[in-house]
Amino acid sequence: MTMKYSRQRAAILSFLQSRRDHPTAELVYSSVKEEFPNISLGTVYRNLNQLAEAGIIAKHSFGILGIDHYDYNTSPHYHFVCSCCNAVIDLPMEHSDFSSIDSEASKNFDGLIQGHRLYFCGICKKCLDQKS
Amino acid sequence: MTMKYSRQRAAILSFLQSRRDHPTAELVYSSVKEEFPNISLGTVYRNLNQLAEAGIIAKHSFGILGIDHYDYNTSPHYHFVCSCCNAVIDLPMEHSDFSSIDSEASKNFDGLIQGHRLYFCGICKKCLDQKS
DNA sequence: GATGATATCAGTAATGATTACTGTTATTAT
DNA sequence: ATAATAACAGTAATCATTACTGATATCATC
Repeated sequence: MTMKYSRQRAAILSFLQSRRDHPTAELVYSSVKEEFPNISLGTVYRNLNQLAEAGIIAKHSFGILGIDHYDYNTSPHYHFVCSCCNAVIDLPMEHSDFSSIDSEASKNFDGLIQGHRLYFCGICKKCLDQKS
Repeated sequence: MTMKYSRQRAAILSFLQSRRDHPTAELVYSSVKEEFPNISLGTVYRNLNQLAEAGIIAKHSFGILGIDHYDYNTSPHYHFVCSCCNAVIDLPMEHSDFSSIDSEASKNFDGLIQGHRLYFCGICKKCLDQKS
């Protein structure tokens, strides 16, 4: 199915592009709602999934959070999830550092390992500062 | 709150103990139902969470699967998720192989990294064999 | 520019996993 | 035996997400 332009989708993408955090559908919704007061939450979900399917954005599902997060940055990179405020933060890191993980895991496994999901947990700087 | 014995919880734990895969609450339910025909799904969830909270079992939430899986084996180990049949399989591996991951990630991050979640994706042996 | 095909929309209902509530039953300490 | 209360079965509610429906917007063709 060819993708037809829509102002709503453009606004959703533009919002995502403007953020360096990883908004949830709900957050995208409440922001785009300012420009399109009667946009539907379903429209947001549909477009986010469509954009993710097309490889324009990335959809991240972290097990510890029950909610999906969306990312304009599709280049492979790792994330950190704060167990205090639930923020999802980019973790700058040489990707090659972990490139050996898959082959390492393959050693003791007789299926086909195609990749891995990895993210880090802890307390972000913001929350650390607030505690002191 | 002190834990009071219950036959239902014992059956749930015993079932989990007998399995080397990582059953979902639904699977635990349908199995324990044979011994307790009118056990409630809510009872299964409540007990699984209770046991996990007490550290007797482990609860795993994989992002790509929307469903929680429960594991009698609480010792730290990694998992493989088959993208074909969704099976969750143990991945035997020297844990120490990846012990450096957290400190590696800390190098470029100014929050406190307490741990990580890592699992592997691909196609299990069973599904590979069926394809040929 | 008008026309027609259809992707997209807003609104709403449905889904699926999980949790919370309620009055009854089972366990356990005294 | 009794009394306190954890746990139960059953059911309703929650939460994120997806599916459905008739109306609207986009876009290629005339």
